[in-house]
Amino acid sequence: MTTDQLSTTFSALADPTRRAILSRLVLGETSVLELAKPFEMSLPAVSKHLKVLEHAGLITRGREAQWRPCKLKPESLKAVDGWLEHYRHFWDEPLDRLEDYLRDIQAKGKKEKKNGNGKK
Amino acid sequence: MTTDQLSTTFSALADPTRRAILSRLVLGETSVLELAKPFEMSLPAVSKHLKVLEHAGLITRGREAQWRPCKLKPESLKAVDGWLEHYRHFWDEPLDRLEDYLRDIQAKGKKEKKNGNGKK
DNA sequence: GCTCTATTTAACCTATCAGTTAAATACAAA
DNA sequence: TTTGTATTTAACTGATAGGTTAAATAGAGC
Repeated sequence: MTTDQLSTTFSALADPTRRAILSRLVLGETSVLELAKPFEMSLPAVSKHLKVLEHAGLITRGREAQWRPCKLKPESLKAVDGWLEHYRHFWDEPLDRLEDYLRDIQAKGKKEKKNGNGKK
Repeated sequence: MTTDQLSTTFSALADPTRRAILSRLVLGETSVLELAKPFEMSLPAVSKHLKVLEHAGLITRGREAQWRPCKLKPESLKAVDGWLEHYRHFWDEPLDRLEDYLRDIQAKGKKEKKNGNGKK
């Protein structure tokens, strides 16, 4: 049942409350109480969301007296960005270049089997 | 309970089977049976995954005799890319420029309240 | 009309998720 | 040591997700 990192990240991002928390954290580190303010839900609910975000590597938590300030941690988002890379061609580039790209990855597939010369 | 589009998309992407299906579709349109081959799960399970992807706007489905070929649809992924945009600063740019950015969005927040001059 | 292939629907099961309230913990301050 | 503030843990609940098998649907080709 070891879920992969990317799944954990996407799953954490799938909740609007959690995304709202992240967007608040863009402005900087802050406390749980502060983060909870905009929401109608109970504090334990927010606390759980933070645990999910932390587990997904999207935030880190400090410790200052009785506060546990939360801070954005970009690594996981960067991984999402990296994953997206494989798909950007579909909206970024004109169609002919997309075709080039497809030819490219097919060629690569064949090369892998041969385990041939490695340019770069 | 109207879940927002972005949540639906992230939630669809949170499953490794579904991401694998998407990555297969980069190579082009194909049938359900073909898509199901690499997986150990039953056909109905794959069919459900496809429904989730379709509902999230990540694929579209055609109709050719008894086949319902699936095809990548980039719009939703593009939306994810757009969402990520707000966070790219955190890994893209040197720290001093990040500070500029933060100063920027805070300034914008104040302007919004004033409803001031609209450059652009 | 049968029969084969492709795909979906139905009914079900189990685990996990997002929320709740009440109680526990951690530290500060008086 | 009591009190107050910040946060988490525990125990519970209802809804949804992801899988299963068996049956239904859709169209092609005889």
